[in-house]
Amino acid sequence: MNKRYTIGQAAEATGLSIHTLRYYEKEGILPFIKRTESGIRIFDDEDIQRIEFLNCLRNTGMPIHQLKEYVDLALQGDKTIDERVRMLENQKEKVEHEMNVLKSYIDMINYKTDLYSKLKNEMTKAHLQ
Amino acid sequence: MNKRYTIGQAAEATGLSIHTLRYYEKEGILPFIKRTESGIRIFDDEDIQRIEFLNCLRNTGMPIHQLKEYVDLALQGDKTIDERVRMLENQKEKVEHEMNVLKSYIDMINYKTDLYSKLKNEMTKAHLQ
DNA sequence: CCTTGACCTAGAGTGAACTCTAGGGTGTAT
DNA sequence: ATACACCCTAGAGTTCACTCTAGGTCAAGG
Repeated sequence: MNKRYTIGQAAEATGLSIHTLRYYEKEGILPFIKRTESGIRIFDDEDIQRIEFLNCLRNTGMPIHQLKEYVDLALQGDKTIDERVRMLENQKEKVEHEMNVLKSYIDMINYKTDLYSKLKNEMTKAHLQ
Repeated sequence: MNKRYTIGQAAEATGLSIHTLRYYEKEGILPFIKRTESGIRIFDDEDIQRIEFLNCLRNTGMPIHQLKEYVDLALQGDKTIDERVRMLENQKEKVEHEMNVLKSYIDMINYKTDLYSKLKNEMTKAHLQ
């Protein structure tokens, strides 16, 4: 039961817009999409999964041209697995680094809100005197 | 010893470009910058710190218009502290949420690299047989 | 004085990633 | 057979956040 989807249903399933799916295909990062004889795109469950993974990479900040690089490697078959793994590990490191940076920003924001609440406290005291 | 800085030195100190500093001022998020009589910008240590904090917010994904909103509140004085704290708490939640999402993406990438290494393993076995 | 490097403004240009439009085809239900 | 929702393409438009350019001003050293 490998379901078929139109582009509208694929958009629904992946959370991307129809426009974005067509754009991604045009950019070459969805080379696996089939068509009917009349030219209408057909997606199956595997396609949806692949799009979801690409979207995951995209959401970690990987730019389109690099997604294309990854997909192009995949199209060349198993001999490129090492290189694909390298890309993924590299992206993972970037995300981990980004998370550490975000953590430090949270600390800065906390520091600031602490300052504010102390300031409020002072103001209240001053008011009561 | 509250040092003075030209825009070039301020750029150096904050890691932003001269262009970006001027752009931020034009957008109204650096209303505290003074000028010499002849119109040249002067930054002091406090300015540098404020810019660094704004840049921290910016790097967490807060858009320019919202930074402006925050700065506009600050210009109105202490009576807006609650609202500013609300903005900061809100941004903090967004960052925390983003970190969780990134964490889940790391899990997805790990899952994929595991698949790849299993696949490699199978291939090696097959080759040895 | 004059050169030189850093500063100024207004406004144009850039790059990334969509997002939309116009004009036209498809397919299914009445 | 016609209405209607959904599909297609090519290409234009949008948004965001810078980034740069042209044409000029300023200030310190020689």
